[in-house]
Amino acid sequence: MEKTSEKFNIDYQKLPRRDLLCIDVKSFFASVEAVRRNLHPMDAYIIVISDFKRPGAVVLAASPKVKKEFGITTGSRKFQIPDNKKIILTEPSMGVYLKKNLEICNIFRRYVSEEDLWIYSIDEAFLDVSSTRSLFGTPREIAKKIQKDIYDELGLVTAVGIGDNPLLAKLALDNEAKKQPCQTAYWSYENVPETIWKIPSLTDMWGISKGYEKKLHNLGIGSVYSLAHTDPKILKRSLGILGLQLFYHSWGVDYSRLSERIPSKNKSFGKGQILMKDYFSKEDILIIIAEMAEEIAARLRKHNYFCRGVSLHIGFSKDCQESGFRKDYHLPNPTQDNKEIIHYFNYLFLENWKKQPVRQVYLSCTKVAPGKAIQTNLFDNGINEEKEKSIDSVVDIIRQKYGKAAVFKAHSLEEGSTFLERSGHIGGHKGGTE
DNA sequence: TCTGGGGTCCTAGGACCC
DNA sequence: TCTGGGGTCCTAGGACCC
Repeated sequence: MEKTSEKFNIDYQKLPRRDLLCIDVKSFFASVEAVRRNLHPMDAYIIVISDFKRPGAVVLAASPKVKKEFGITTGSRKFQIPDNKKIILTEPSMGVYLKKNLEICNIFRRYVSEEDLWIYSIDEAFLDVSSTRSLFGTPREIAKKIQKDIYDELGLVTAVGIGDNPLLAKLALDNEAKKQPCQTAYWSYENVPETIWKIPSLTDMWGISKGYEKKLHNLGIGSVYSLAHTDPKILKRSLGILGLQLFYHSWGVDYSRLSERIPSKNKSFGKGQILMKDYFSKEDILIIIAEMAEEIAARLRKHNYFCRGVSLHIGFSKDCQESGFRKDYHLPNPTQDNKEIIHYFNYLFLENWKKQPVRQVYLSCTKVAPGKAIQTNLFDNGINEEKEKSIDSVVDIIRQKYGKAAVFKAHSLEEGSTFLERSGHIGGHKGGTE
């Protein structure tokens, strides 16, 4: 087996070698719904759909049986779901899923310390078990124990990818573990030619989707094997450092270490929605923007964060030739204030909107960071500002306690408003009840 | 039958400063 | 009089992930 490429020497002996687990819950949302109904997640026919009312609603999760027998997967549309009595269709209960996620993470914490745990998403996590090996056994044994704990205590089935680094663990999970009866797989540096290089399609590789697949095709690269045997200089020249990274990934190289994770430098809090109909009136759109801006501002205050930028993304109706616009604005001072944040979003909208019909609205508060320094406006006596702040925080407290619909501004009762409909949402999806 | 929602990261190009 | 390189910050656009 070759261990090096001609141009870039890859010496696996010199690379960090750790024991990584990448764990995901099989069809997480659908499985939680199965357990709630006293069904086995692997036997149930459940589809979690974002919204009953919209034909274009997306499938957020589908039980393995539904995937296999009906070909419905995450991302399918509601109108594609066959009319079959076996299938249970449900809207999401994000609150319940978040609670389950917490319980699962607490099981992980029995096996690793906080710095060796990386919660990647609501249903996926990385664990570096290198240092707990002596306590709990080999990575495979630890994987088995965790799978058993989660199944015994929560009734959920998990798949585990094991690897010498996070990338290998993730690739093992996605490309092999999920298909194995035992729901585990181990990918090491040594078996790269039989594992990574045998990945059937470029888009099965983490980090490659339609865009890069096309760019790689243009370079005459059609497989992961071929990617690994391309001169990295060519990749660097045409795809930048991401091209170089793809090359390294195709050899299973990943230097990242969980305990040395660096927090993202450019954190953002955003909110977006696709509207039920096209919006034409300035006033209606401004109401939508104000409602969403307030929700983001409330999140900032809840975490005691301030933002230093705002970004507004408007998507136009499909009847419109233009697709939309995105405009960013760097704020003179960090803020978490409702009025101020709404003001900047309004400004961006009014400056750039030329009466096109609007279908999508996405707002993001960018350059978010914790902060205590409150910049007082020189021309303000400070009293009004304090008053505004106290009203904002009272509203926040009431909403946290009684739900977002408990308090809302009068404009939310106007026809174009979507606030009440979305008030029960958590993480953009329906919150559900227990 | 039309559009989930919430994030992160990279790059090119322009402005500005030294 | 002509020509300059480096650094930083910002926006817009594009790509990816779950």
